[in-house]
Amino acid sequence: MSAKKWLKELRAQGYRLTDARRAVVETVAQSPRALTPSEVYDLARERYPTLGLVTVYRTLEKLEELHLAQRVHQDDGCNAYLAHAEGHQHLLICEKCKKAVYFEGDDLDDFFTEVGKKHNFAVKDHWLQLFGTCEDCKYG
Amino acid sequence: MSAKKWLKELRAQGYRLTDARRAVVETVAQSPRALTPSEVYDLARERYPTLGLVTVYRTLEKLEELHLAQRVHQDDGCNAYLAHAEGHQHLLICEKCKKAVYFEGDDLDDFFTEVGKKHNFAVKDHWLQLFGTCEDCKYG
DNA sequence: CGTGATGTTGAAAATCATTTTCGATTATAG
DNA sequence: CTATAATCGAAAATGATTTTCAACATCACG
Ligand SMILES: [Mn+2]
Ligand SMILES: [Mn+2]
Ligand SMILES: [Zn+2]
Ligand SMILES: [Zn+2]
Repeated sequence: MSAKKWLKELRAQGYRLTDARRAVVETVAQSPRALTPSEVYDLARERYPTLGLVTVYRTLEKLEELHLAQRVHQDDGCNAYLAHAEGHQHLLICEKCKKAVYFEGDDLDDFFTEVGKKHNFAVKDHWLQLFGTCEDCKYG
Repeated sequence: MSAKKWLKELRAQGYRLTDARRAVVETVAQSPRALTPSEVYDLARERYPTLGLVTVYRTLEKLEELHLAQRVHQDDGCNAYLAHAEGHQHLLICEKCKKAVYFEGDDLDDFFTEVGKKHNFAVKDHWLQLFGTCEDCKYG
């Protein structure tokens, strides 16, 4: 339930708080999985029926700029947005229900640097994502 | 220079060998970096000027199905295609010139399984990509 | 080597996601 | 409360990708 924090941050950046924004922010902030603009639109309209799709795009763009949400890349698309993690974390995603969980504690930088050396690359960043099946989707 | 192998494989799957396909296949097979459909179009037209963009899309689709090429995900887009690696490998990509190199030898499955256990996930797959600067782009 | 059945082609039209434009509306500083 | 500038949603514009279709080219078979 970080919606309040997100709204406070938007306000702190000089943005106005409107019902349309609140609907989008609350929808994304409390979703257990990454949502596409169109999914956000459908869900947020349950809270605020006159919301326009354009405002969804505009709000997601701002949330991304402020690092409150991030875009998630998956085999079936790369335009779904998820609440951003604190600090350096990676994603574990259920292939069935798409539930996303962050994890930390990977200590692989030495390995990555070593791989870089072999190919004469200076490694600066990495992406790591795990895919599997969550508890709820274990069967069926 | 795996273009010949790719063409042989296309033929083996019952597809006909045309000049348009050859131009696309050769372009992607010998590129040191992932190419978007539009980039493939521009490059392949140097070999076969009447090539249509539609054929580029159709050929890339087939190369992906046959696992000869794969789509590469990057911050600036996820529709660039690269020659697929043999077996299980991961990518190391130069952020400046986009040169892509495969590496193997990561032995992280135990760690991934452990992460999964903590969150009650059965981990089945993972994505790992490294980003940095290649030798040629070290300065400037 | 023909040759015909069938796969393939590129242009144009259709579709789909995203962005831009714009006049009306609304949040908020003062 | 009021004035002003930000924000809104509808509609139009854009850009990427897919579909349609009639002409064409490949290649199995004779
Ligand atoms: Mn990490
Ligand atoms: Mn691996
Ligand atoms: Zn699940
Ligand atoms: Zn480089």
